[in-house]
Amino acid sequence: MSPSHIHVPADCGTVTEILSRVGDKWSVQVVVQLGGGPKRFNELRRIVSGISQRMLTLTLRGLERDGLVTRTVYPTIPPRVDYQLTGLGCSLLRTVRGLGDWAIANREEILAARRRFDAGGADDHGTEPKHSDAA
Amino acid sequence: MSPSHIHVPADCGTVTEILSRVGDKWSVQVVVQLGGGPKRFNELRRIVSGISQRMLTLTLRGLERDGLVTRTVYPTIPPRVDYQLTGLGCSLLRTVRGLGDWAIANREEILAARRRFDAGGADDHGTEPKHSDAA
DNA sequence: CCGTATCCGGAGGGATACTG
DNA sequence: CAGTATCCCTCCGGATACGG
Repeated sequence: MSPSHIHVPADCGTVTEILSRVGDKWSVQVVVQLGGGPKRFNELRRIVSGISQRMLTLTLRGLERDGLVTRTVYPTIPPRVDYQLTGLGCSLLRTVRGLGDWAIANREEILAARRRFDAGGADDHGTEPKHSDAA
Repeated sequence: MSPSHIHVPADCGTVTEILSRVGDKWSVQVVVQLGGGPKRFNELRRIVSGISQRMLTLTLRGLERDGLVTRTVYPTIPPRVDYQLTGLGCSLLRTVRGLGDWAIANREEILAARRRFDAGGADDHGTEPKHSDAA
């Protein structure tokens, strides 16, 4: 047998689906920003900023749908809409922070590995110019 | 539950990039499977299975590049190649498990929220059939 | 058995213009 | 200010075929 009796979830479908919510380009960033307190639409737009209006809307709708954020409309003029993390959203934020911490803690190592690989580390499998030389 | 002094990473670039490694459709599944011990190419292919040969190759290359797995070639006939988690890979696996646990623990709540939303929860913002009378 | 190269459809996501 | 609709283009990722 192998290392341990790790049972390998098997409930992959669900996990994968949740992961794709987290994995998409914007959801996490929005959630993180919302972790700093409720925000208005254009406020988020400015902070996250690489994001387009369209994508912010879609992202927020998705998060709202999954019960991760709430959307509060103040029918004033001009209209004002606040987005805020739910309890569920906060707990996701905490979990995601774990991943973020890992990323920060290991980014140097990863970048180094990447550089190593992009150089010549691939010569195990003939991907590199087989001009071994040195002679 | 106001997070108060959370500093909001700002180093978003790195985090986002790592997240996209984790967020893509196959990386995590492969890492998880590799958590059960070293595996051969076609062995992975069978276990992960929704995956195509192309995607498995690309996924493994990516993981190898980031120093998360090692690739060991036995120049026998027929050729044999083993993939195995590195220390870095193992630590990622642990972190990802956290996310997986979260997903499993909260999937019911998420699915419920989703159903609620898909029903009529969206009437806050006129997305639903606006046949109602004066507001 | 392991991997690469090519073809190709479809989802993701940006830019822009318009509405309430 | 907040949101929707359209266009359009890129890249993901599956199927297939071929090479070591």
